[in-house]
Amino acid sequence: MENKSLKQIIANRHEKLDKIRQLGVNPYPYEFNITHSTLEITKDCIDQNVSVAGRVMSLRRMGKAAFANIQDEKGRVQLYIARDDVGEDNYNLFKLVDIGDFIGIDGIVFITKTEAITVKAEKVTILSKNLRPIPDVKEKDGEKYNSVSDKELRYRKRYLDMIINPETKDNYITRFKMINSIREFLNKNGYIEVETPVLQPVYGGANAKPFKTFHNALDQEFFLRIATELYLKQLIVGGFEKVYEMSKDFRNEGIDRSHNPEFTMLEFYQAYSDYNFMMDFVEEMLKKIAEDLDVKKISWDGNDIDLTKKFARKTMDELIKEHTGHSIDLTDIKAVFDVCKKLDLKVKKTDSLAKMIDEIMRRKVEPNLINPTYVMNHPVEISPLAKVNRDGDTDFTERFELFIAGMEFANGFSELNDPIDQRKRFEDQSAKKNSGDEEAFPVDENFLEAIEIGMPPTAGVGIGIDRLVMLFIDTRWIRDAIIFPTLKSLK
RNA sequence: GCCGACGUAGCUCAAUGGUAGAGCAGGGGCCUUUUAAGCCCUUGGUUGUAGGUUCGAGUCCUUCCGUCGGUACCA
Repeated sequence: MENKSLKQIIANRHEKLDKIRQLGVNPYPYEFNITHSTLEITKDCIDQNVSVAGRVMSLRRMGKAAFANIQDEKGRVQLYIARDDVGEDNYNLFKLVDIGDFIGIDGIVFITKTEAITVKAEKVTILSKNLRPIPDVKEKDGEKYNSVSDKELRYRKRYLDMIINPETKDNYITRFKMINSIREFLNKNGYIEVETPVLQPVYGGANAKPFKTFHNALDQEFFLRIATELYLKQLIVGGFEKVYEMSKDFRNEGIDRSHNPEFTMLEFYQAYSDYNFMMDFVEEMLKKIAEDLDVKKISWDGNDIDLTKKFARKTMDELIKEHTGHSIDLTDIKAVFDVCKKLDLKVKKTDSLAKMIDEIMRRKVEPNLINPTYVMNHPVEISPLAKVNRDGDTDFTERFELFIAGMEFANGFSELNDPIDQRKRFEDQSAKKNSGDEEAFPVDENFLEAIEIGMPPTAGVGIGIDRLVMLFIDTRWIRDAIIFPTLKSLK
């Protein structure tokens, strides 16, 4: 795997490591006292004594003196190391420094002939010896040369990506701030954060293929959760009135630019409220996030999105009429089928009504929902945990999905709390599963028993956190939002 | 899953089917205000893998591995 060229470089670094030790210096010392980060070295610091540390990213040696640039978490600063300033012994030690090493510098800030703010070293300390080369990226006028273009390397070795492309870190800082903002919002509103099992004996709460695993001592199969819904609702049964969980969920499905097998989901449930309340609440939450991140308009994938305006709320039949021009009775399967055909959609006569409606929504409506839009009132068949409409239309549910820039960001509903109806819905799911629908979920008797004990009227929402990050960092790739995305192992 | 593209030195890239190259990094020199530092010299390759076609394969064909893009699934 490692060929001669790389071996040669590594062997050379090991030799230098030995030489450092022979000089009586520990190449991996325990601490270094820093007075300034690289970005804190400014004109105001001129003539001041400072101590800075970071990874050596470039070296320009000129015999008895050298310039170097070190990089820390926030940025870079230039160093000037001259033999006559640091002394012969320290300069000999500095000769053993490579690009990639961590070093610490005690020195004085000055400005070079070319007006670059620079730390003139009085002492160089090796903080960690690099034994494996990092790609050497040159930069001029903000343009990078020899930058790593191999995406595989960037994903497999994210640390290299972060070293070479420090702006990569910004995505994860935004992610951190966003999650903080969400927690703040929910906590402020009286929510309790809980943790429910990742290992579940029966999976449910979403339609997805699960990962299976096995507990040896219990001699029992478990599933990695595909959702937290059924546990969180049990907590509402138990007496909590506002709960949330920020969870890693796992779905054993295809990987593409907006799907990763493990992903982060926020689910929250509030007793005594319905989906209308939750639409307001989610809207308020997103506006707060945008405010906390200081974002007013989002330019995402070429679309300008205005988060400050009121989110649109439209039922499926309204949206279908608006985007296809066809006004149809969504309970009339023949009418829906005919419209599908007129729209050139791939549907079969044997498909279910829900599938046909979904096909229209997915192909003709959702891609056009650029500014935030709540899609409401989904067919009951594809909403097994949602209450049917209160106006008596039992084919459709009090459910909403939030679309922004053609992508789904949230899914919520007035939670079904009628135990008898809920059992029937589970049985429908189970029947589908038995007839080959791999994404249908099985009957969860424990959950049904809890619902029989009684759950108050409740509304709940799930929000895909990774996708929300994608929105705020302006990327179409979930791999930019997940720091270590799932990749196939090399054999 | 399907379709397509790609895989050459540590990194970025060359090479009509005809001797595998360059820049940077690495090594040896010179060089005390450079910044893609510069100048001289220099090491480094089973061209992802295994086969095949051919006098001759980085290049053409097939297998496998991996990545990317699209598509399907993921309401």
